[in-house]
Amino acid sequence: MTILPKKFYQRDTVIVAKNLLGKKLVRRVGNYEMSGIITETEAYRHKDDPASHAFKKITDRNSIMFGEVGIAYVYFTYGMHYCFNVVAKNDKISAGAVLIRGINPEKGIKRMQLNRGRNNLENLTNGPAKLTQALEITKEHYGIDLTKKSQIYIEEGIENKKIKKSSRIGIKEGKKMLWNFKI
DNA sequence: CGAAGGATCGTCT
DNA sequence: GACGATCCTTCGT
Repeated sequence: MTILPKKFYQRDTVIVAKNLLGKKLVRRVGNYEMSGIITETEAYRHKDDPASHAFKKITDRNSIMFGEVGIAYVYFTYGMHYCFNVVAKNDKISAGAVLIRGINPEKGIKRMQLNRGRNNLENLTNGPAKLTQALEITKEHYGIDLTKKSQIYIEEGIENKKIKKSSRIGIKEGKKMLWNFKI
């Protein structure tokens, strides 16, 4: 399997969000490997996107969205959850990231069930905070390079089927933009 | 089934 | 000092 190169992420954030569907997210803990097919994503951009963390200005937390593409942006929310994003943008904007909202578990399901404390396959990784919990992704992974074969990376997956677009979840502004994508 | 509320803390104002 | 790119349980119909 080929790992997606930097070039993949050097495009319009919305395009990258769409193209990440069907790709395979791999998480290695020591020798143990967990993986799944990405089924839902959301694009967050910059000045044109009031729902984005990067909309107002650069801060300690969001600064990574202004940097190199293909890097993980992990943030903590609601006092108990982590969300996993990939920095992606073209030259026209200076910040952008794609939120990974759901995957279809393939390898390492047993460990994911253990991490989540439930066995129901449906509810294992079908939400942004659920998949970080299942894959043991935390703040420690803030800033790691997803184009290198390390703890977390993304590689080629399956053919894209039909993509459904809709409004992004849980935001107040920018609802008109249909930047939520799923298979 | 759906609606409501609790958990819980880093980040920005 | 307020609140969130959420999830899960509980309660009511």
